[in-house]
Amino acid sequence: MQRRIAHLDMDAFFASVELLRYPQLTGLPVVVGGRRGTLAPTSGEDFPRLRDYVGRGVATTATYAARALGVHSGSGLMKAAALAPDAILLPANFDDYVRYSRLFKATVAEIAPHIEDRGIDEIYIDLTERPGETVALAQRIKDAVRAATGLSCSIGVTPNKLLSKIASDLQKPDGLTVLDFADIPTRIWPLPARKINGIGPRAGARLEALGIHTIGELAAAAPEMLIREFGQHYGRWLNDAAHGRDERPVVTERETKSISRETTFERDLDAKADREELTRILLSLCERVAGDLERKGYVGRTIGLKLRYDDFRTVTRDTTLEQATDDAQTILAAVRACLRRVPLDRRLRLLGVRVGTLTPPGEPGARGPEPGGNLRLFD
DNA sequence: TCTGGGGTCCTAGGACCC
DNA sequence: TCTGGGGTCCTAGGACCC
Repeated sequence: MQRRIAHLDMDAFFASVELLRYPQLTGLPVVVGGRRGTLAPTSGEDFPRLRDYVGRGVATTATYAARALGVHSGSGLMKAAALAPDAILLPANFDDYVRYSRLFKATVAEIAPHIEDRGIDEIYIDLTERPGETVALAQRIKDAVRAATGLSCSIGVTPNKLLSKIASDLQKPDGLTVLDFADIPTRIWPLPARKINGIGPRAGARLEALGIHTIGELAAAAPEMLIREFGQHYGRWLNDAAHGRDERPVVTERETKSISRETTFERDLDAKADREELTRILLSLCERVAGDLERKGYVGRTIGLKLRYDDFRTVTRDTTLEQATDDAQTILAAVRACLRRVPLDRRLRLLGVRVGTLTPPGEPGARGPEPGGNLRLFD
């Protein structure tokens, strides 16, 4: 039985939600991002511009007009301002995005409930068991999402997740792309290898260095060579991916593995001179992680510290406790122990606290979620 | 004008046990 | 006493994704 898997991706999600609030910005270059200090517009016409931004923030999302100027999600804002000084900069409103995320997922679930969550703005949908014509069904989903949220999305439908993820990106925004295995040579092989989900900056650069630029060139590469260069596991996967082979199922339920909080400072801090400030930050991170654990009903045994130096090198230390906890002071004590094992001879730009080896809510050792806490995907 | 914050998975070495 | 192999847990780092 041939599978039919859809990948649905909301178009420029955060920016599109902001445009619902400020429809007068439609069509303009708009960037969502920045950090504390990124000001919300004071009125309906006076919007902050990218050129006025100072700080370490990055773009979380950019409208298509902003992307046309070279600003993409992940772009440093100071750098982006050089490309698009007049672009409008809006602060992120995460609560809104979570609301719209729940809304579009619940809307899709009413039509096709076999859904895998892939973050705030993406899902896979298994349509294999769905009677009826695939294109009509996908169009119905797009229409329903627009009716419920006012937002557009792009959908790819193919025999597997790997191909659908690529397909949903082919006709953005507001696209609907249906492919079969027979379309791979014409539609997939001409694309850059980096379009494959799982080939990142690192592997992409190594492939370039080997003279492999497109997915087709990757498909034509000898599997033995890929295994030699990238190892047994990843080499074999590269070969399979380039030929569009992917048997991964759509996973509807998944257990959280870790919960963390981290923060990049406004300016780099010195372990000695800024000791008090660093202590305050560390305590606050522990309290926020503890709050997240409590709200979700988890307790965890592995406590981790993350630290980034001014030269961007990152180190981590962790320690595993006898007894799982969600207590801020217990977490702080463990993080302090980790801190003693790390050299503090450079200025710091980031601290992070992580709790792993979680005991799920409902199991012995874990408390139930707080009343009012949101555990479920759709509620 | 460098590079946010929340995650997952993989690798690899050492400890420890059978 | 020596050798070897397998399994699990712990820790550190890194690639990748949204």
